[in-house]
Amino acid sequence: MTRVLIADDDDLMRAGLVELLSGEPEIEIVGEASTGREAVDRARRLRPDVVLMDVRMPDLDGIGATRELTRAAPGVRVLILTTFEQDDYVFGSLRAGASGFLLKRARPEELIAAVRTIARGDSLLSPSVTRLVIDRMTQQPMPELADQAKLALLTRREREVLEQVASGLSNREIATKLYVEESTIRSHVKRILMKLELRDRVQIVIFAYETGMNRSSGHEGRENG
Amino acid sequence: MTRVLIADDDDLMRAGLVELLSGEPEIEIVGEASTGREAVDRARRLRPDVVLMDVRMPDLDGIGATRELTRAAPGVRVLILTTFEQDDYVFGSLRAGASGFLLKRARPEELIAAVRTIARGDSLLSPSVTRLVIDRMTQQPMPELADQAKLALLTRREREVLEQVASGLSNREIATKLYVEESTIRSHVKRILMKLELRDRVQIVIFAYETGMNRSSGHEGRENG
DNA sequence: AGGCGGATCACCCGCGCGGGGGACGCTCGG
DNA sequence: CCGAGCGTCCCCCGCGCGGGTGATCCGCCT
Repeated sequence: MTRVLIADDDDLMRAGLVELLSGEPEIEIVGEASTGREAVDRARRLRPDVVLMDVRMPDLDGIGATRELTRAAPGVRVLILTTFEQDDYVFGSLRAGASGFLLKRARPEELIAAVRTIARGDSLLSPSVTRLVIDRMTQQPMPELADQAKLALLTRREREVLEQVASGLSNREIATKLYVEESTIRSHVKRILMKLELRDRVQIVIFAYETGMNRSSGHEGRENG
Repeated sequence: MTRVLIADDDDLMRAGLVELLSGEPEIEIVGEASTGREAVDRARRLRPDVVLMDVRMPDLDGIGATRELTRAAPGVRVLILTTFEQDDYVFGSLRAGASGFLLKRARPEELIAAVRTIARGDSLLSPSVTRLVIDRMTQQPMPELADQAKLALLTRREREVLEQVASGLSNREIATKLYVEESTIRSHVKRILMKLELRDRVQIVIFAYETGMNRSSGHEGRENG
């Protein structure tokens, strides 16, 4: 049995949602709220599985309510249900702890499926919203274009050495790891510094992180004594 | 009319998908591929609206194929269709330019709806995958807890010096910047190395990035003659 | 009063590192 | 065939860095 709380300041909308969901056998409407403050209070007492939350509400908006709710009553999952796919709403909601973001223009069966999905512990976004989220996530700070270009100047071997330097290894350690002499690594490092116009291996590490080639790759390299 | 290309190395799976989708009136299967390389080539020539792409394929995997495809044939949208919700797959796919990520355990009508969604220009993720993406986006990679703890061992001044080291400056440069003697900075650096159990300033830089304190802050420090 | 941690400075020592060369063999493409 | 680029290796030199140790001053807590 999935226990649902409905929070929307529009009486008609609320009635519609109740109508729609109470038709489902394993869904039970345990309460309603017409402001964000009410939603928080009732959710805290009623402990529903899912809260259907409108964004625009008097007193406290849906995002603020979601923020308070996820802190005060963990385990209660929030599905934001709104008319607009404003960026601020979407990311604000998700950051506030919402499990889903659905547009009101969704078809009835989609809404019902959404409630089930949320109750199950999964997350859900309207397709057009999914697009926003993916874009946002994908386009994290692009490495300096100039840096990318410089990277292309390096040979394959030099890039390999660069990675090792960036992981914190000394020339000797890199030599051992790559089965060559230390003097060879020194040569490579020199050429890397030349080509990238850097001063020392410290700046190589920074370069590696800024260009993204060192971001949560299989790091390690620290933590060996 | 939505033109679809199917790329999967499993003949049975491919046949099943063709069977399923060709039943839809506004969907047309324009081609098939059994390797990533094939998928890229055919997509380039056939210019389908949507490519159903398996992740595990010989020759070139689905992610690599997606990467090439989105560069070579923009406008062609890729829906990754796979059995596993491996993190690497999901984020790799999306970063490679995929518009959607659906698990093969999805129901037939979900798959059909997915193709329509992608063709429309929206994006789509399986619910369990949506959860991963939202989590990732909301709380960017948490720094190692142990590292956070160690950071607390440092005094205010030491943290200040740590930042400067992490920005690539030499001891002398930091001394100048902070209006103290180089020997003072050396002392601070020594204590930092001790407390954080690191070997040299290179590892300090790595530490700074891994704990997040150096992430696209007002860095600089490289790029001075 | 004493003690303690933080911040500042000092010295010595040894080593790793980066700058400056040069050398050899290999594999390309012209 | 020969040069260019690459990868491998060698030398010397000077300096920055990190380890070890100790000193001074200040503020804060007891």
